[in-house]
Amino acid sequence: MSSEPGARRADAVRNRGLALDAAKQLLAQPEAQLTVEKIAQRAGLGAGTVVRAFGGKDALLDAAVAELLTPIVARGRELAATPDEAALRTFLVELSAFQREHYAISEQIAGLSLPATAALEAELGGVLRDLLAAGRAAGRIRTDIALETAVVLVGEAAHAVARARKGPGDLGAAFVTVLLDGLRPPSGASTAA
Amino acid sequence: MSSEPGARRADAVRNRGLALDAAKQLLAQPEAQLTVEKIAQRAGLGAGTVVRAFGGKDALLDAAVAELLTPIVARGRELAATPDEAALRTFLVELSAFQREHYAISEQIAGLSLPATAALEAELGGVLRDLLAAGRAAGRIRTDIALETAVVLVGEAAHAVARARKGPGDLGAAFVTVLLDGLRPPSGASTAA
DNA sequence: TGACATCTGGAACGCCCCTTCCACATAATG
DNA sequence: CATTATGTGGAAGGGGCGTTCCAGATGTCA
Repeated sequence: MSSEPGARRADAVRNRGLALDAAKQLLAQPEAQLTVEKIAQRAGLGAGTVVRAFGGKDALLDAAVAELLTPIVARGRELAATPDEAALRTFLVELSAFQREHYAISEQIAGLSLPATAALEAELGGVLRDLLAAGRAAGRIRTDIALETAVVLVGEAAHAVARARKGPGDLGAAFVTVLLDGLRPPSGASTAA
Repeated sequence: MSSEPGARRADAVRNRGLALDAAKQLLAQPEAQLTVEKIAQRAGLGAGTVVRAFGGKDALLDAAVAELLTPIVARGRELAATPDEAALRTFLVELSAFQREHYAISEQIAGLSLPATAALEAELGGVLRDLLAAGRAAGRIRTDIALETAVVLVGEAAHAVARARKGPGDLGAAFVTVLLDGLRPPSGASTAA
């Protein structure tokens, strides 16, 4: 196409995609250890190729996690756009399902600095904030807990569901139920129990 | 004392204690990396001595975590013995405070097989089960969520508080409040939000 | 098709960390 | 105090893993 010497070769682009897909697949398997070697093996590439395509393992993880996170964040934005009564519940159900599916993510990225992932997580926080704020405005969410606190609380709860993947199968549903009931405006003595 | 050749030397016993204390201290510092070298350094011992005293790093961690867990479990048993109205709340507050204090534990023991720790965690589950069962019997805890599910839910929630140690300071209190309100028997349409 | 920049595989390298080993030190005993 | 089993420090061993390197392969374009 372009004769300029800076152009990327087609196979390099393709291999980058293969590595990304392999990493995404492994992120859905909590047992698999996420080494460069394993990713390369699954992608049918050499280890050097995988690393070079991204400039390092961290950058590869960042790209893979970001791609996994993108649809959930988009879905959240969609729900937050028209925050009807069930929007928050729907999003929490889908978010905890996603977390459970891709549990390995949080284990693997712990302690790493992944810019794209961090940006999407911030955006996810924004979605939760919008949903909670809408619920507050409609009188469906208690206001005696700071909005920011509630955002973190809900986010961590979704994570907690994923963490206990060996737990009962209805844990996710129970968590959402308890969380939403607990987030409703208290009637009478709220913190008595 | 005893002339039998199997007796342990006094300095060996003392050094074992030093290593244990050092490990426990490091478990309270989330930033510190928990290597044998660091533990030995903090204990004023050689790396070999630390490992030999326990037979391996895992066994050392097991012993250290078990010692940290013991008081909380004991406290839980005490509260569960006379489960009055505030027992569950009190225990959750103390448990989440402990988790926050010793957050590094769950990161460090992930994927390891620690017998003593596992036994204490099981016992902690038993304490939560007792407290929740007492609450159910008294009509203070909803019964439309399986007891076992609720146990895991509460346990994971306590962990979630610890995980977000960068979060708002009132996160722990908010979590306990929301959790307990959400666990109360639903009045009217419970899962409507 | 020829010429060249780019890419690839996988070996080699360096780093980290747990474990083992051993010459030396120290507690225990009579 | 002499003797001996036990313990100690820290260097060496060994495995895992990310990264780098390079000779050979391959895509690209005239």
